[in-house]
Amino acid sequence: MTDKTTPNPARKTYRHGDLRRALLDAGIALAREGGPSSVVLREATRRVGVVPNAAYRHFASRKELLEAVRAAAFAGLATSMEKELAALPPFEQPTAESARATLTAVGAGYLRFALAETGLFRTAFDGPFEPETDADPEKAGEGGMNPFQLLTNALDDLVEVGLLPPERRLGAEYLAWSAVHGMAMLAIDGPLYGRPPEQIGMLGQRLIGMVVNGL
Amino acid sequence: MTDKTTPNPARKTYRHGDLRRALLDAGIALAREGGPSSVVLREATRRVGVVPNAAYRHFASRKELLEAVRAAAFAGLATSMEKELAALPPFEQPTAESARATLTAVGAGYLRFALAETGLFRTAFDGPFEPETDADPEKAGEGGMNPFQLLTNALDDLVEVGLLPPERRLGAEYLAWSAVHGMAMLAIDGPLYGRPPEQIGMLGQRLIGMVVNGL
DNA sequence: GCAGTTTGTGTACACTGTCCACTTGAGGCT
DNA sequence: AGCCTCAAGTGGACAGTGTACACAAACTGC
Repeated sequence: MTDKTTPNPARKTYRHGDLRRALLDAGIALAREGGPSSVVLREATRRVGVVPNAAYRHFASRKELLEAVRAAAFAGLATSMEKELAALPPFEQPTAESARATLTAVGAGYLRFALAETGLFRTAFDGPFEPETDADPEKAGEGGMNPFQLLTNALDDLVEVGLLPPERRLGAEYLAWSAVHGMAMLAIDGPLYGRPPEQIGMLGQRLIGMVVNGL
Repeated sequence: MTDKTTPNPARKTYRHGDLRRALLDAGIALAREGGPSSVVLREATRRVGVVPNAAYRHFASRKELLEAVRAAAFAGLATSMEKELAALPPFEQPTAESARATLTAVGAGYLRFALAETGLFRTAFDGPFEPETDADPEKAGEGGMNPFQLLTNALDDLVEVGLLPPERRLGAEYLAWSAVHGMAMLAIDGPLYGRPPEQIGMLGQRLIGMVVNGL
Protein backbone atom coordinates (compact mmCIF):
# COMPACT_ATOMS: atom_id res chain seq x y z
CA MET A 1 0.00 0.00 0.00
CA THR A 2 2.37 2.67 1.19
CA ASP A 3 5.48 2.76 -0.90
CA LYS A 4 8.44 3.15 1.36
CA THR A 5 10.57 4.72 -1.33
CA THR A 6 8.31 7.77 -1.53
CA PRO A 7 8.35 9.57 1.79
CA ASN A 8 5.19 11.27 2.85
CA PRO A 9 2.81 12.80 0.36
CA ALA A 10 4.04 10.78 -2.59
CA ARG A 11 5.13 13.10 -5.35
CA LYS A 12 5.16 11.91 -8.93
CA THR A 13 6.92 14.85 -10.47
CA TYR A 14 10.42 15.85 -9.52
CA ARG A 15 9.24 19.43 -9.36
CA HIS A 16 6.70 20.13 -6.75
CA GLY A 17 4.55 22.69 -8.49
CA ASP A 18 4.14 25.30 -5.81
CA LEU A 19 6.53 24.43 -3.07
CA ARG A 20 6.63 27.91 -1.65
CA ARG A 21 2.92 27.92 -1.10
CA ALA A 22 2.99 24.39 0.30
CA LEU A 23 5.75 25.25 2.75
CA LEU A 24 3.95 28.38 3.78
CA ASP A 25 0.78 26.40 4.41
CA ALA A 26 2.70 23.86 6.43
CA GLY A 27 4.28 26.69 8.37
CA ILE A 28 0.89 28.19 9.07
CA ALA A 29 -0.38 24.84 10.27
CA LEU A 30 2.61 24.51 12.57
CA ALA A 31 2.08 27.99 13.94
CA ARG A 32 -1.55 27.21 14.62
CA GLU A 33 -0.61 24.10 16.49
CA GLY A 34 2.18 25.44 18.62
CA GLY A 35 2.95 29.08 18.05
CA PRO A 36 6.05 30.64 16.54
CA SER A 37 8.59 28.27 18.01
CA SER A 38 6.81 25.37 16.36
CA VAL A 39 7.34 26.58 12.87
CA VAL A 40 10.47 24.62 12.19
CA LEU A 41 11.85 24.45 8.73
CA ARG A 42 12.66 20.77 8.65
CA GLU A 43 9.23 19.78 9.86
CA ALA A 44 7.58 21.93 7.23
CA THR A 45 9.60 20.25 4.47
CA ARG A 46 8.87 16.86 5.99
CA ARG A 47 5.14 17.49 5.85
CA VAL A 48 5.37 18.60 2.28
CA GLY A 49 7.47 15.58 1.42
CA VAL A 50 10.60 17.29 0.35
CA VAL A 51 14.19 17.41 1.54
CA PRO A 52 15.05 20.14 4.09
CA ASN A 53 17.25 22.15 1.79
CA ALA A 54 14.55 22.51 -0.82
CA ALA A 55 13.07 25.18 1.37
CA TYR A 56 16.03 27.41 0.67
CA ARG A 57 14.96 27.83 -2.94
CA HIS A 58 11.95 29.73 -1.65
CA PHE A 59 12.94 31.17 1.70
CA ALA A 60 16.37 32.51 2.53
CA SER A 61 16.11 31.22 6.08
CA ARG A 62 13.78 29.89 8.67
CA LYS A 63 13.27 33.46 9.73
CA GLU A 64 11.98 34.41 6.32
CA LEU A 65 9.50 31.55 6.38
CA LEU A 66 8.39 32.65 9.82
CA GLU A 67 7.91 36.15 8.50
CA ALA A 68 5.63 34.89 5.77
CA VAL A 69 3.65 32.95 8.34
CA ARG A 70 3.43 36.06 10.48
CA ALA A 71 1.98 37.98 7.56
CA ALA A 72 -0.69 35.32 7.14
CA ALA A 73 -1.41 35.52 10.85
CA PHE A 74 -2.00 39.26 10.58
CA ALA A 75 -4.32 38.65 7.69
CA GLY A 76 -6.22 36.15 9.81
CA LEU A 77 -6.51 38.71 12.56
CA ALA A 78 -7.87 41.27 10.14
CA THR A 79 -10.34 38.74 8.78
CA SER A 80 -11.56 37.95 12.26
CA MET A 81 -12.22 41.63 12.83
CA GLU A 82 -13.94 41.98 9.48
CA LYS A 83 -16.17 39.07 10.32
CA GLU A 84 -17.26 40.76 13.51
CA LEU A 85 -17.91 43.99 11.64
CA ALA A 86 -19.95 42.19 9.02
CA ALA A 87 -22.18 40.77 11.73
CA LEU A 88 -23.21 44.26 12.76
CA PRO A 89 -26.74 45.39 11.93
CA PRO A 90 -26.55 47.60 8.85
CA PHE A 91 -26.88 51.35 9.21
CA GLU A 92 -26.94 54.21 6.71
CA GLN A 93 -25.57 57.14 8.60
CA PRO A 94 -23.09 56.60 11.39
CA THR A 95 -24.76 57.27 14.74
CA ALA A 96 -23.39 57.27 18.25
CA GLU A 97 -24.58 53.71 18.70
CA SER A 98 -23.24 52.49 15.41
CA ALA A 99 -19.83 54.05 15.97
CA ARG A 100 -19.63 52.55 19.39
CA ALA A 101 -20.72 49.18 18.11
CA THR A 102 -18.14 49.37 15.37
CA LEU A 103 -15.30 49.92 17.80
CA THR A 104 -16.62 47.15 20.00
CA ALA A 105 -16.73 44.81 17.03
CA VAL A 106 -13.14 45.64 16.18
CA GLY A 107 -12.07 44.79 19.70
CA ALA A 108 -14.19 41.67 19.80
CA GLY A 109 -12.71 40.38 16.56
CA TYR A 110 -9.25 40.92 17.99
CA LEU A 111 -10.02 39.03 21.17
CA ARG A 112 -11.85 36.26 19.40
CA PHE A 113 -8.89 35.62 17.16
CA ALA A 114 -6.52 35.57 20.10
CA LEU A 115 -8.67 32.96 21.81
CA ALA A 116 -9.60 30.86 18.80
CA GLU A 117 -6.25 30.97 17.02
CA THR A 118 -3.84 31.41 19.85
CA GLY A 119 -0.90 29.93 18.00
CA LEU A 120 -1.32 32.27 15.07
CA PHE A 121 -1.95 35.23 17.33
CA ARG A 122 1.27 34.54 19.19
CA THR A 123 3.10 34.16 15.93
CA ALA A 124 1.82 37.45 14.58
CA PHE A 125 3.22 39.33 17.53
CA ASP A 126 6.45 37.42 17.85
CA GLY A 127 8.69 40.18 16.60
CA PRO A 128 8.41 43.74 15.40
CA PHE A 129 5.24 44.99 13.76
CA GLU A 130 4.43 48.40 12.31
CA PRO A 131 1.16 48.14 10.47
CA GLU A 132 0.97 51.91 9.97
CA THR A 133 3.84 52.00 7.53
CA ASP A 134 3.30 48.55 6.16
CA ALA A 135 1.05 48.28 3.14
CA ASP A 136 1.77 44.60 2.55
CA PRO A 137 -1.51 43.13 1.26
CA GLU A 138 -0.48 39.75 2.67
CA LYS A 139 -1.13 41.21 6.09
CA ALA A 140 -4.58 42.50 5.24
CA GLY A 141 -8.00 40.93 5.45
CA GLU A 142 -10.25 40.24 2.53
CA GLY A 143 -11.35 43.85 2.49
CA GLY A 144 -7.74 44.87 1.92
CA MET A 145 -7.28 46.52 5.28
CA ASN A 146 -4.94 45.42 8.02
CA PRO A 147 -5.98 45.32 11.68
CA PHE A 148 -4.59 48.74 12.37
CA GLN A 149 -6.51 50.34 9.56
CA LEU A 150 -9.71 48.78 10.75
CA LEU A 151 -9.11 50.28 14.16
CA THR A 152 -8.27 53.66 12.69
CA ASN A 153 -11.52 53.72 10.77
CA ALA A 154 -13.52 52.85 13.84
CA LEU A 155 -11.94 55.71 15.74
CA ASP A 156 -12.63 58.10 12.90
CA ASP A 157 -16.27 57.11 13.08
CA LEU A 158 -16.20 57.88 16.75
CA VAL A 159 -15.04 61.41 16.02
CA GLU A 160 -17.55 61.86 13.26
CA VAL A 161 -20.51 61.15 15.51
CA GLY A 162 -19.11 63.30 18.26
CA LEU A 163 -18.29 60.59 20.74
CA LEU A 164 -14.63 61.49 20.62
CA PRO A 165 -13.52 65.14 20.65
CA PRO A 166 -11.22 65.76 17.68
CA GLU A 167 -8.47 67.13 19.90
CA ARG A 168 -8.20 63.74 21.56
CA ARG A 169 -8.11 61.81 18.36
CA LEU A 170 -4.35 62.00 17.96
CA GLY A 171 -2.70 58.91 19.33
CA ALA A 172 -6.02 57.36 20.30
CA GLU A 173 -5.08 54.30 18.22
CA TYR A 174 -2.31 53.48 20.59
CA LEU A 175 -4.43 53.78 23.66
CA ALA A 176 -7.23 51.65 22.28
CA TRP A 177 -4.90 49.12 20.76
CA SER A 178 -2.91 48.86 23.96
CA ALA A 179 -5.98 48.06 25.97
CA VAL A 180 -7.27 45.35 23.67
CA HIS A 181 -3.91 43.80 22.97
CA GLY A 182 -3.10 43.68 26.65
CA MET A 183 -6.35 41.96 27.41
CA ALA A 184 -5.64 39.40 24.73
CA MET A 185 -2.36 38.60 26.45
CA LEU A 186 -4.02 38.25 29.82
CA ALA A 187 -6.57 35.98 28.24
CA ILE A 188 -4.14 33.58 26.61
CA ASP A 189 -1.28 33.53 29.10
CA GLY A 190 -2.39 35.42 32.15
CA PRO A 191 -5.00 35.24 34.88
CA LEU A 192 -7.82 35.36 32.38
CA TYR A 193 -6.69 32.12 30.83
CA GLY A 194 -9.33 29.44 31.01
CA ARG A 195 -12.20 31.82 31.67
CA PRO A 196 -15.23 31.05 29.52
CA PRO A 197 -15.19 33.04 26.29
CA GLU A 198 -18.41 34.84 27.17
CA GLN A 199 -16.78 36.16 30.31
CA ILE A 200 -13.84 37.39 28.30
CA GLY A 201 -16.37 38.91 25.95
CA MET A 202 -18.04 40.80 28.79
CA LEU A 203 -14.71 42.05 30.05
CA GLY A 204 -13.83 43.08 26.53
CA GLN A 205 -17.05 45.07 26.29
CA ARG A 206 -16.23 46.75 29.54
CA LEU A 207 -12.73 47.45 28.32
CA ILE A 208 -14.01 49.12 25.18
CA GLY A 209 -16.39 51.11 27.32
CA MET A 210 -13.46 52.24 29.38
CA VAL A 211 -11.61 53.27 26.26
CA VAL A 212 -14.50 55.24 24.83
CA ASN A 213 -15.28 56.95 28.11
CA GLY A 214 -11.71 57.56 29.01
CA LEU A 215 -10.26 58.67 25.72
CA MET B 1 49.08 32.93 32.81
CA THR B 2 45.97 31.19 31.60
CA ASP B 3 46.09 27.51 32.33
CA LYS B 4 44.62 25.65 29.43
CA THR B 5 43.52 22.78 31.61
CA THR B 6 41.10 25.01 33.48
CA PRO B 7 38.43 26.21 31.07
CA ASN B 8 36.93 29.62 31.53
CA PRO B 9 36.67 31.18 34.95
CA ALA B 10 39.41 29.04 36.47
CA ARG B 11 37.97 27.04 39.30
CA LYS B 12 40.31 25.67 41.94
CA THR B 13 37.86 23.46 43.73
CA TYR B 14 36.16 20.57 42.03
CA ARG B 15 32.95 21.65 43.68
CA HIS B 16 31.71 24.99 42.57
CA GLY B 17 30.17 26.31 45.73
CA ASP B 18 26.89 27.67 44.51
CA LEU B 19 26.46 26.48 40.99
CA ARG B 20 22.72 26.89 41.02
CA ARG B 21 22.99 30.56 41.83
CA ALA B 22 25.78 31.04 39.29
CA LEU B 23 23.78 29.38 36.55
CA LEU B 24 20.74 31.42 37.42
CA ASP B 25 22.77 34.62 37.27
CA ALA B 26 24.18 33.61 33.92
CA GLY B 27 20.67 32.83 32.73
CA ILE B 28 19.47 36.23 33.86
CA ALA B 29 22.33 37.88 32.03
CA LEU B 30 21.43 35.96 28.88
CA ALA B 31 17.79 36.94 29.17
CA ARG B 32 18.75 40.57 29.57
CA GLU B 33 20.87 40.42 26.47
CA GLY B 34 18.52 38.60 24.17
CA GLY B 35 15.22 37.65 25.74
CA PRO B 36 13.91 34.18 26.54
CA SER B 37 15.26 32.38 23.50
CA SER B 38 18.76 33.46 24.46
CA VAL B 39 18.80 31.67 27.74
CA VAL B 40 20.43 28.52 26.51
CA LEU B 41 21.63 25.98 28.96
CA ARG B 42 24.97 25.22 27.38
CA GLU B 43 25.91 28.87 27.16
CA ALA B 44 25.06 29.40 30.81
CA THR B 45 27.30 26.51 31.86
CA ARG B 46 30.01 27.78 29.55
CA ARG B 47 29.96 31.18 31.20
CA VAL B 48 30.14 29.64 34.60
CA GLY B 49 33.00 27.40 33.53
CA VAL B 50 31.37 24.08 33.98
CA VAL B 51 30.41 21.19 31.75
CA PRO B 52 26.86 21.31 30.26
CA ASN B 53 25.56 18.36 32.23
CA ALA B 54 26.46 19.91 35.54
CA ALA B 55 23.38 22.06 35.17
CA TYR B 56 21.18 19.02 35.54
CA ARG B 57 22.18 18.65 39.17
CA HIS B 58 20.36 21.91 39.82
CA PHE B 59 17.73 22.24 37.14
CA ALA B 60 15.74 19.37 35.71
CA SER B 61 15.74 20.94 32.28
CA ARG B 62 16.35 24.09 30.36
CA LYS B 63 12.74 24.92 30.96
CA GLU B 64 13.21 24.86 34.70
CA LEU B 65 16.17 27.20 34.43
CA LEU B 66 14.10 29.50 32.26
CA GLU B 67 11.36 29.42 34.85
CA ALA B 68 13.77 30.54 37.53
CA VAL B 69 14.94 33.35 35.29
CA ARG B 70 11.34 34.33 34.67
CA ALA B 71 10.76 34.58 38.40
CA ALA B 72 13.72 36.92 38.70
CA ALA B 73 12.35 38.96 35.83
CA PHE B 74 9.05 39.38 37.65
CA ALA B 75 10.93 40.48 40.73
CA GLY B 76 12.76 43.03 38.63
CA LEU B 77 9.48 44.32 37.31
CA ALA B 78 8.12 44.67 40.82
CA THR B 79 11.26 46.47 41.90
CA SER B 80 10.96 48.92 39.04
CA MET B 81 7.43 49.70 40.15
CA GLU B 82 8.49 50.07 43.77
CA LYS B 83 11.20 52.46 42.74
CA GLU B 84 8.68 54.65 40.99
CA LEU B 85 6.43 54.53 44.03
CA ALA B 86 9.27 55.48 46.34
CA ALA B 87 9.96 58.57 44.24
CA LEU B 88 6.47 59.87 45.00
CA PRO B 89 6.19 62.84 47.35
CA PRO B 90 5.18 61.50 50.76
CA PHE B 91 1.64 61.89 51.97
CA GLU B 92 -0.14 60.99 55.19
CA GLN B 93 -3.72 60.42 54.18
CA PRO B 94 -4.51 59.17 50.72
CA THR B 95 -6.06 61.95 48.66
CA ALA B 96 -7.48 62.01 45.17
CA GLU B 97 -4.17 63.29 43.86
CA SER B 98 -2.08 60.83 45.79
CA ALA B 99 -4.18 57.86 44.70
CA ARG B 100 -4.00 58.96 41.12
CA ALA B 101 -0.27 59.53 41.37
CA THR B 102 0.16 56.10 42.88
CA LEU B 103 -1.57 54.36 40.02
CA THR B 104 0.40 56.44 37.57
CA ALA B 105 3.61 55.43 39.28
CA VAL B 106 2.66 51.79 39.08
CA GLY B 107 2.08 52.10 35.36
CA ALA B 108 5.24 54.14 34.86
CA GLY B 109 7.35 51.56 36.65
CA TYR B 110 5.89 48.88 34.41
CA LEU B 111 6.65 50.80 31.25
CA ARG B 112 10.10 51.85 32.37
CA PHE B 113 11.05 48.26 33.03
CA ALA B 114 9.75 47.16 29.66
CA LEU B 115 11.86 49.81 27.96
CA ALA B 116 14.99 49.56 30.08
CA GLU B 117 15.05 45.78 30.51
CA THR B 118 13.35 44.61 27.40
CA GLY B 119 14.97 41.20 27.41
CA LEU B 120 13.88 40.48 30.96
CA PHE B 121 10.43 41.88 30.33
CA ARG B 122 9.99 39.58 27.36
CA THR B 123 11.24 36.68 29.38
CA ALA B 124 8.82 37.35 32.21
CA PHE B 125 5.86 37.14 29.88
CA ASP B 126 7.11 34.27 27.78
CA GLY B 127 4.69 31.70 29.11
CA PRO B 128 1.81 31.49 31.56
CA PHE B 129 1.66 33.82 34.54
CA GLU B 130 -0.90 33.99 37.32
CA PRO B 131 0.41 36.37 39.94
CA GLU B 132 -2.88 36.32 41.86
CA THR B 133 -2.51 32.75 42.99
CA ASP B 134 1.27 32.77 43.08
CA ALA B 135 2.85 33.72 46.37
CA ASP B 136 6.38 32.87 45.25
CA PRO B 137 8.64 35.44 46.96
CA GLU B 138 11.13 35.03 44.14
CA LYS B 139 8.68 36.88 41.95
CA ALA B 140 8.23 39.76 44.36
CA GLY B 141 10.08 43.02 44.76
CA GLU B 142 12.03 44.05 47.82
CA GLY B 143 8.84 45.01 49.57
CA GLY B 144 7.62 41.47 49.19
CA MET B 145 4.84 42.24 46.73
CA ASN B 146 4.62 41.13 43.17
CA PRO B 147 3.58 43.46 40.34
CA PHE B 148 -0.03 42.39 40.54
CA GLN B 149 -0.28 43.13 44.23
CA LEU B 150 1.18 46.57 43.73
CA LEU B 151 -1.48 47.27 41.14
CA THR B 152 -4.22 45.92 43.39
CA ASN B 153 -3.18 48.22 46.19
CA ALA B 154 -3.15 51.22 43.91
CA LEU B 155 -6.70 50.45 42.79
CA ASP B 156 -7.84 50.00 46.38
CA ASP B 157 -6.51 53.47 47.12
CA LEU B 158 -8.49 54.77 44.20
CA VAL B 159 -11.66 53.40 45.74
CA GLU B 160 -10.79 54.71 49.16
CA VAL B 161 -10.50 58.28 47.99
CA GLY B 162 -13.66 58.01 45.95
CA LEU B 163 -12.10 58.17 42.50
CA LEU B 164 -13.39 54.72 41.68
CA PRO B 165 -16.93 53.68 42.61
CA PRO B 166 -16.80 50.44 44.59
CA GLU B 167 -19.21 48.70 42.25
CA ARG B 168 -16.67 49.11 39.46
CA ARG B 169 -13.79 47.85 41.49
CA LEU B 170 -14.32 44.19 40.60
CA GLY B 171 -12.16 43.20 37.68
CA ALA B 172 -10.59 46.63 37.43
CA GLU B 173 -7.17 45.01 37.78
CA TYR B 174 -7.60 43.32 34.46
CA LEU B 175 -8.66 46.46 32.65
CA ALA B 176 -5.83 48.54 34.03
CA TRP B 177 -3.28 45.83 33.58
CA SER B 178 -4.40 45.17 30.03
CA ALA B 179 -3.95 48.78 29.08
CA VAL B 180 -0.47 49.14 30.50
CA HIS B 181 0.76 45.77 29.34
CA GLY B 182 -0.52 46.38 25.85
CA MET B 183 1.25 49.69 25.69
CA ALA B 184 4.46 48.05 26.80
CA MET B 185 4.16 45.66 23.88
CA LEU B 186 3.54 48.46 21.42
CA ALA B 187 6.55 50.25 22.84
CA ILE B 188 9.01 47.40 22.49
CA ASP B 189 7.80 45.67 19.32
CA GLY B 190 5.12 47.83 17.79
CA PRO B 191 4.70 51.26 16.29
CA LEU B 192 5.83 52.95 19.48
CA TYR B 193 9.23 51.34 19.21
CA GLY B 194 12.02 53.86 18.96
CA ARG B 195 9.98 56.76 20.27
CA PRO B 196 11.82 58.77 22.89
CA PRO B 197 11.10 57.55 26.41
CA GLU B 198 9.55 60.84 27.44
CA GLN B 199 7.03 60.50 24.64
CA ILE B 200 6.18 57.01 25.83
CA GLY B 201 5.94 58.48 29.30
CA MET B 202 3.41 61.06 28.14
CA LEU B 203 1.37 58.44 26.36
CA GLY B 204 1.52 56.31 29.47
CA GLN B 205 0.19 59.20 31.54
CA ARG B 206 -2.60 59.64 29.09
CA LEU B 207 -3.29 55.92 29.18
CA ILE B 208 -3.59 55.92 32.94
CA GLY B 209 -5.85 58.92 32.66
CA MET B 210 -8.02 56.96 30.30
CA VAL B 211 -8.13 54.09 32.72
CA VAL B 212 -9.08 56.23 35.70
CA ASN B 213 -11.71 58.17 33.78
CA GLY B 214 -13.08 55.18 32.00
CA LEU B 215 -13.11 52.62 34.74
C1' DG C 1 16.96 18.95 -29.55
C1' DC C 2 19.98 21.37 -27.08
C1' DA C 3 21.79 25.08 -23.45
C1' DG C 4 20.90 27.20 -19.56
C1' DT C 5 18.44 28.15 -15.54
C1' DT C 6 15.41 26.72 -11.84
C1' DT C 7 14.31 23.61 -8.47
C1' DG C 8 15.00 19.63 -5.58
C1' DT C 9 18.78 16.12 -3.55
C1' DG C 10 22.88 14.44 -0.72
C1' DT C 11 26.28 15.09 2.37
C1' DA C 12 28.19 17.58 6.01
C1' DC C 13 28.91 20.73 10.01
C1' DA C 14 28.05 23.32 14.13
C1' DC C 15 25.00 23.85 17.71
C1' DT C 16 21.29 22.62 20.85
C1' DG C 17 18.96 19.73 24.89
C1' DT C 18 19.39 15.58 27.30
C1' DC C 19 20.67 10.55 28.61
C1' DC C 20 23.99 7.37 30.85
C1' DA C 21 28.01 5.77 33.05
C1' DC C 22 32.02 7.43 35.36
C1' DT C 23 35.08 10.19 38.68
C1' DT C 24 35.94 13.30 42.40
C1' DG C 25 36.19 14.81 46.85
C1' DA C 26 33.71 16.85 51.11
C1' DG C 27 31.56 15.26 55.46
C1' DG C 28 30.07 11.91 58.73
C1' DC C 29 31.17 7.60 60.90
C1' DT C 30 34.00 4.63 63.53
C1' DA D 1 43.27 8.98 61.46
C1' DG D 2 41.14 6.36 58.12
C1' DC D 3 37.28 4.81 55.64
C1' DC D 4 32.55 5.18 53.17
C1' DT D 5 28.96 7.29 51.17
C1' DC D 6 26.88 9.90 48.11
C1' DA D 7 25.99 14.51 46.09
C1' DA D 8 28.21 17.20 42.55
C1' DG D 9 30.85 17.69 38.31
C1' DT D 10 32.88 15.13 33.98
C1' DG D 11 32.96 12.62 29.46
C1' DG D 12 30.96 10.69 25.70
C1' DA D 13 26.98 9.94 23.01
C1' DC D 14 22.61 10.75 20.37
C1' DA D 15 18.78 12.94 18.12
C1' DG D 16 17.19 17.12 16.38
C1' DT D 17 17.84 21.76 14.54
C1' DG D 18 19.42 25.51 10.88
C1' DT D 19 22.24 26.00 7.03
C1' DA D 20 26.34 25.74 3.52
C1' DC D 21 28.12 23.43 -0.66
C1' DA D 22 28.28 20.54 -4.55
C1' DC D 23 25.38 17.78 -7.46
C1' DA D 24 21.22 15.97 -10.33
C1' DA D 25 16.90 16.57 -12.64
C1' DA D 26 13.68 18.68 -15.58
C1' DC D 27 11.43 22.68 -17.35
C1' DT D 28 12.39 26.84 -20.41
C1' DG D 29 13.36 29.38 -24.69
C1' DC D 30 15.79 29.14 -28.66
